[in-house]
Amino acid sequence: MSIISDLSQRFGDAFVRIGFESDWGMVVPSQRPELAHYQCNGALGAAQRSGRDPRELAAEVIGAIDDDSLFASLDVAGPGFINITVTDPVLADHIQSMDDDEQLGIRPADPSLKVLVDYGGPNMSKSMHVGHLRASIIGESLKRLLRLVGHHVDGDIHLGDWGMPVGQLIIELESRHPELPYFDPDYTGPYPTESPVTLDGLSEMYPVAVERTKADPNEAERSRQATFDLQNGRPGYLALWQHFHDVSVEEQRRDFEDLGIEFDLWRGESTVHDRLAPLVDRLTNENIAIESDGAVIVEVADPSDKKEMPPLLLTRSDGSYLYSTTDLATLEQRAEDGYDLVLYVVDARQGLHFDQVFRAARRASVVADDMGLEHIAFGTVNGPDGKPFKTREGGILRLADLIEIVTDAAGRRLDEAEIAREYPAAERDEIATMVGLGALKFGDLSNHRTSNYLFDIDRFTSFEGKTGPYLQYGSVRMQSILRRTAELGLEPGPIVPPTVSAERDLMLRLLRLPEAIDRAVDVRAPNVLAEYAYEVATDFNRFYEACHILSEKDAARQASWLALVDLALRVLGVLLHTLGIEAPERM
RNA sequence: GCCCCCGUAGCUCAACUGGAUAGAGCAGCGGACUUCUAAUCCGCAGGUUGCAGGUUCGAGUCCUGCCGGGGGUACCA
Repeated sequence: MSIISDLSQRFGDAFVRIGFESDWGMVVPSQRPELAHYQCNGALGAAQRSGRDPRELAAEVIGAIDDDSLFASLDVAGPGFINITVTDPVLADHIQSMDDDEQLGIRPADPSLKVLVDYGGPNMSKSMHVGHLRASIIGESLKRLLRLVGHHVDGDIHLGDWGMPVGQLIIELESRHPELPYFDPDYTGPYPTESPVTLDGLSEMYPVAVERTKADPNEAERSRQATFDLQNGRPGYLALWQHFHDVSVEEQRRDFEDLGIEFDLWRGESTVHDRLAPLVDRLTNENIAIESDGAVIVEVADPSDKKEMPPLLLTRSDGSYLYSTTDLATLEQRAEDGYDLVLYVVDARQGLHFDQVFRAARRASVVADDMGLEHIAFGTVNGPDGKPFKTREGGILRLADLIEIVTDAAGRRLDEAEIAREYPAAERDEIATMVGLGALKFGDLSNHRTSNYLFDIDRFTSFEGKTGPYLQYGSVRMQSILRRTAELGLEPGPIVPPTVSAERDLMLRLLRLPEAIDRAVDVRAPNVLAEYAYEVATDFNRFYEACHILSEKDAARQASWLALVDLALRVLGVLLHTLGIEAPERM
């Protein structure tokens, strides 16, 4: 049991002994570390509820604690806080148990759920850019976090590959190469096996196509028609779709691989295309879906709604499907696949859409009542002008280019570091990649996911202060000590009570791991882990400066310190892995 | 118009769901490498948490109203 839950239980028991509910006993880390290790604020609330004097009540709680040998001090402070300082041996005991535990005291989820994380979601035919970074990095981290606590989790990329953009691309290609067989309705022969266009070609075509449909209603109509024809199985369009799909996925696989992001499922909107018509038919037959202005909709408004709640659109008036349709059908599949919980890691701007889809899914019994559906919204990545990030030339920064920029910067930093001069070239490249990506990922994950943040290339290419490389450097230092001491035949030993404040602070920090994980899971926010990982690294660096292990004369203390370093490395390792950041052996 | 999110140090961001004296990093100034990697550490300075009310023993956090920014608002995703 973690020290905080142990203390909470003891204080809860004390509250019960004097006639209050145990919930008041909740203990949290002290907000004033110079005064105490932990604090319990329950006396304030309990006093208010019962009309008692809070300080008096706090004193009574302290009196009701059954084993005060654990504490170096228990004081009432301020309006009625209980300040808790545990003894150094107690601290050492807890660190020892944590060290002995394979799981580092991390509490397994109960019950363990079958979870699907839907993230990434690049549209077909677009190179990935910085906008895709957030969804990918946050989603990957949440997937790993939920796995860490024992859920069964699948990551699904959910490609955007069945909507209007495909129709727009088809029309754009037709206007450029009308002679291609894909556009000839009478063509019956086999279609070419080679794609008529590369991904770069598609990437160039897409914005042009969007512009044209915006400017000209006739073009928009053509695109809609093409979308409809594709969705209704026109052979030439299907063949084209396959080409677009293949060239897109090929590059996207590479991009995600470079980022260290792995999907268990490479599904997309198109995966459920066979479900669309039956689903719409069923809902129509059940009068859940109705016709309105030629379109088929599901009303999802509720009388208690404060805001206006537009209906969910299942088909356009021409009968073609939208992403609301594929999302609903995808949910149907996910329900059949037995998922208990689905997390959608998608831009906050789609909040209304998910609200509608979730409501429609409940109304139509597409999902069971107890199946969890959550939109894990995240904010926009903005440029200095407060608008979604663009390069100086006004273009989109391709993800591959961004990775190259940060990796090169890390390589240059490596050149400056004396120690790294002798590293083999291959290792230097590997380190540069880890460091560059570490900076990129930490820079993103340390922001709360819902806030819009300013994309600053300088921030991702400077590796000092609160950055990914700071964490990696901490890990490198830990590994280095363990390596050096192992060469000298020194080994980690039992934890002895701390004597220096830097050592004690590190212990206190490490003991917070279970609560940091719990909270990150509760609020589904990796920045909680990022913040905690930074604090672990900081406390370690202070310990490192204050406690010189190699020159320590007391062998028991030295062995204890080594165990502490080893534990810190395990903790940091779990955190880095959960954040999706790799740490090199040296840097 | 209506709805949602945001406004915290010069800049970029946190703040453990209402707790004590609002914290980090960067930038600035001053220190620390003959000792385990200085991508580090220590110190100084920096604040009316957009404004005005309200609830509370206690508000950056909750409620109301303003101001400012962003987003959404059925046939885009």
